[in-house]
Amino acid sequence: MKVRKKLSKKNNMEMPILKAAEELFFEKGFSATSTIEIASKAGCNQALVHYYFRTKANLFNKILERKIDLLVSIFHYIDNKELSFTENLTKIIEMHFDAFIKDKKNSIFVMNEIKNNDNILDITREIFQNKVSFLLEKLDAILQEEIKAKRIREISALDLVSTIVSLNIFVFLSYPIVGNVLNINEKGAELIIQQRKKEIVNTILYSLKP
Amino acid sequence: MKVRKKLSKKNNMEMPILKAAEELFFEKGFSATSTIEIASKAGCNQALVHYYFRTKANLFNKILERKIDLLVSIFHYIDNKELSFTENLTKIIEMHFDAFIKDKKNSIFVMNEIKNNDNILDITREIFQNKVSFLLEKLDAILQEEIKAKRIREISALDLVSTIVSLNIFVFLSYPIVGNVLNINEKGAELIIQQRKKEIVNTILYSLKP
DNA sequence: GATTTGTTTAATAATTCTATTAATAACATA
DNA sequence: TATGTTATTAATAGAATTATTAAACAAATC
Repeated sequence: MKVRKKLSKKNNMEMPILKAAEELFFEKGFSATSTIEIASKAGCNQALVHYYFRTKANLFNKILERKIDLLVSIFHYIDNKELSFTENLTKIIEMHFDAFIKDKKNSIFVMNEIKNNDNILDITREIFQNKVSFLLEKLDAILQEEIKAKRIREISALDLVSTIVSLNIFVFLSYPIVGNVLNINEKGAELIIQQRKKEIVNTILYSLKP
Repeated sequence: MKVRKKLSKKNNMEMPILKAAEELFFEKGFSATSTIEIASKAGCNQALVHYYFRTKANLFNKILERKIDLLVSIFHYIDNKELSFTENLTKIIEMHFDAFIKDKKNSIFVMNEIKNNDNILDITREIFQNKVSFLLEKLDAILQEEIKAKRIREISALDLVSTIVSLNIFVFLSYPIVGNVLNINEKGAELIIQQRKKEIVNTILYSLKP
């Protein structure tokens, strides 16, 4: 006989579905993931996915929104007054890098479906207008100070953020390839990733020297 | 009555199908693209796609192989003896950047389906073993010379290549977002891209200073 | 304990997708 | 021009996918 999980307003299948969907979307992308797979991974009936999120696209958007939000929020550590600019920057680069480690595939996920889903551009536009523009202004002010004091070369906040995101995201974009090509084990991969993290910090700090 | 295109061994639908598939895969990824769409874009019957390539995955692999090959080949300009290392490096960065401009979406395409398609890892492994390892050795030798002469800081070929690819690829990964968010026209986008190209060259050259 | 509300499942309609097959049209060549 | 080969299409089988509905079930509330 079937064992049915306890259910209540707070202990239902909504979160398991969200989590299963997140993992599957990360691994395979939006189109390649079916709602029946999501349900099966979450441990529920396929109809339930639609009960909670109505459509697959809806579910995807919910997940995407939270992910982008998380990545953006990291950059706000830039104005910790207790540390120097270089120290803050180093921390942000490393935190951002580590966020990608945490779920190695979300970089693919985020970039993957940009062209696919009409709603994504709306979501990102909203997030950028609400949060990124504010962040860039803050960072620009800090950079201007540093530039004036001749501690770094002339550079815009957008360029600096682009560089950080570029370097970090690519590590995990290329992760499946690199791991496969170099034919290394878990430990070896971990080592390479940590070395790359150091090199990315180096690259960025060096590139800012006046 | 229907006009039927001329057909011969050299003038058949194979290339149009390949081209249509390439564009659609770039735009929407593997799973989201159907063979009927490919056929419709190429201007032929859907069965013909299968006639030439048997399966959709086959078709995808053909395209992917050629793309990766193209991107890898650019790096071989590194040992042009008529120019300095810095000049060669600048050229490579710019050529690599421009290759992404040429079809703005292939970055998404290449990264997109890595986890999806079992054959991709085999393809990439082959390319890397055949071509990339050779290239990295060549570059490493050149870098060692430069390091010894104290013209650049200590850095590995893999790190340098990773940095170049990271910075360039991300411009086009984020292209749809940035274009949308900043709400700019074609000309404005072109300007931003060219500025970013300069900044990427700057970033890399600065980051190599001893 | 009866009733209402919220959660889950089974069944299935409707659509779409890949791949196959059989038939036809165009071309090459003997 | 007859004949074989290559290219192309129409039709469709078979599988998978999204979404909907009706009913069963559990928990909360009265």
